[in-house]
Amino acid sequence: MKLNAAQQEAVDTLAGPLLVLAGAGTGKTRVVTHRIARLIQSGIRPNRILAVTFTNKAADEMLHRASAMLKKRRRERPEISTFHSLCVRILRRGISHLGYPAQFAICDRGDQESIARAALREIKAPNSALRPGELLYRISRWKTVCVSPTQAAATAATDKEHLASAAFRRYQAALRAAGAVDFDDLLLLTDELFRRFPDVHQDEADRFDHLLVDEYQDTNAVQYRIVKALAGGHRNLCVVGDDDQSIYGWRGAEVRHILRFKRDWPEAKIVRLETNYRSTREILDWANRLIAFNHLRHDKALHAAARGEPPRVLQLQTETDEAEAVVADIAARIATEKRRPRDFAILCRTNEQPRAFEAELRRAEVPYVLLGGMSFFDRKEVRDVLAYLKLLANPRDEVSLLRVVNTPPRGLGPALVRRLLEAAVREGKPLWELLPVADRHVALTPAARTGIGRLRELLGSLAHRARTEPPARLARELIAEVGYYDELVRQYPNPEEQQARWASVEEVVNAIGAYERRAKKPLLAGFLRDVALSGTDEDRQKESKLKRDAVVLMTLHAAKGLEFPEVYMVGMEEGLLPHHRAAGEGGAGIEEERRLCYVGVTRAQRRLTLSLALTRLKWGKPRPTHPSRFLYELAGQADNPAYAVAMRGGEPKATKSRRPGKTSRGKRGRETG
DNA sequence: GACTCGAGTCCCGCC
DNA sequence: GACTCGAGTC
Repeated sequence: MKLNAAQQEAVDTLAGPLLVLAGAGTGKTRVVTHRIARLIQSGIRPNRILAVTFTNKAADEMLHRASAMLKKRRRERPEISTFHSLCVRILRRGISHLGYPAQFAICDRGDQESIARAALREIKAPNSALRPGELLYRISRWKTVCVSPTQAAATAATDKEHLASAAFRRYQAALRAAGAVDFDDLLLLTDELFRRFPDVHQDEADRFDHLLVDEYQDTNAVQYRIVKALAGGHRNLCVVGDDDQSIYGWRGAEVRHILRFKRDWPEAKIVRLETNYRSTREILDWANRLIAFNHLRHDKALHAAARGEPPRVLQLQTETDEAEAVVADIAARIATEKRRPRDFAILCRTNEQPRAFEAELRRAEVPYVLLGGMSFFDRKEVRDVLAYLKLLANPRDEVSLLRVVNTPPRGLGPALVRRLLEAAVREGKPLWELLPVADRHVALTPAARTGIGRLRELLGSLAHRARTEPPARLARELIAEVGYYDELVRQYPNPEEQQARWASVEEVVNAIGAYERRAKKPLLAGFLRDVALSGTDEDRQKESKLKRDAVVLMTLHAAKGLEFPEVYMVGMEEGLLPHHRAAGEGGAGIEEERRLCYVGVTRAQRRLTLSLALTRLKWGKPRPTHPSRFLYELAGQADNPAYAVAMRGGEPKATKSRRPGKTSRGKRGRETG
């Protein structure tokens, strides 16, 4: 298929700043890949092109498509990576300027939580005053706008902010002490490196002549600065995005970067892609109507060619009924309309919603894949094993040490560990260095003394080998020496659970094996960094399992960038979409939820079904729900009195009449247009 | 120090 | 309903 005029223009504008405003389904990916190919055809060397995306999924996809277009085998390739991998590459060379070890570790979400918890304990914050999750959220917000702990403390107004800023200081100190960085630091430190060391900056900026940024509406303040720093010289910057699909405000993304592109790059050309090749006109009508309720946006509307049937709304009694109805619907279509399971996606707002659908899909024997959610790396046993491995790579990693120091039990209970930690703080030494002389600081029981001795001996000898030997064998030895299998048996009486958990442990070893086969010089540290950034091959294969013939179950956030012939958006209720937490953030929060809804609707190619349950289990009890305000906006029923009720979050509860499409209360619900 | 039990809370989305 | 936390017991 030929490119349309707007797409062609975006592909052909090779020099200077370019903003491609690409609505949903307008062929953005095609434009990006054609553009990369065109640059190379025009004589630009591939390795002078840098393309940055936000997710591994997007990077993999772009790389795949670009190499398919460049049929001739070439030695050189464009660099296509996520912001985070790009920063890791830059930091690996320059981070020592900032006082971090060149072999810095990257903390994942679990590590962050442990550090946050420890920081809160250190400042003796009452437990209820500030939870680790909220602290991390605040820290991340500060970091994305480059606020230091000192600045945070200076501007803190409420008690909570004071607590949080104090904990932020500890948190950052703990990271630094362990020679580790979190995800926000990757970006922040790169920015700092560029600012403080102009030669490092220049060196990096000189590597490329063309920079392409995908999903530009999702850039946060730091990413924005990195982009500017990299493209400021050659000014060949192409950014692609859609302000209506900005759904990452909660992690610092600022729509205004895309809205103000022309101000930053005055000579910029703007190309709008508004012809939608994905969805039917009926689906787009709903999408356009919905998004028009937002104020902060480039005014635009998508045009479609194809005709289809109007979207449907299914209303069920409970969330179990909802799952049953949706799965029955899918199963029927597969059976009678010759659809493939892979044609269907079920999109949810939260990670908890898929449970009911999983159970139902299994029962109906419909193949499915669950994307996102509880990752392999969130499992306790996986975290334990990884903590041991991290400790091998970096004995200063206190988070990991604390995690495994008494797993399996070695007579080092919480009280003893606390005293050891206090001693370490007094001495200004990492805990690891204190262990050999622990006796001098605290009274150890004989069991604790042997425990410490064995742990040190084991880790000490393996850590030495970890610097030169391939890691899979080391990991196997470590797990055996620690007696982790026995520990699983001890902890979980149920043999099935033991086996399941042991399988996860073996999975970690397999992942290391896969890494060994892939890496040029496989070392433990390299494996750990890979894992922190992008998960294992298993994880990535799960992405490619999108191609497997299975119904896809995932969150709306995870669905961005994908498309499916048939989409089911479930849980269309006030409190869920829009989420009740968003309502507290004022108008901007609701507008982001509306964009999220828009993203969901525009994933559908041929058929869209929205569903809701009249009651939903919350905190163990079924509670009445109210239809999402977005249903009324989508269906053009904003004059419905029930809409005003929805806008107030469903109050008063007594108003149970007039739901969109006025359905009967039949268990199977009823289709409406 | 390890385990059990009851009270209290309610972590949205992710690289 | 699921989970964490703290108090109480062996």
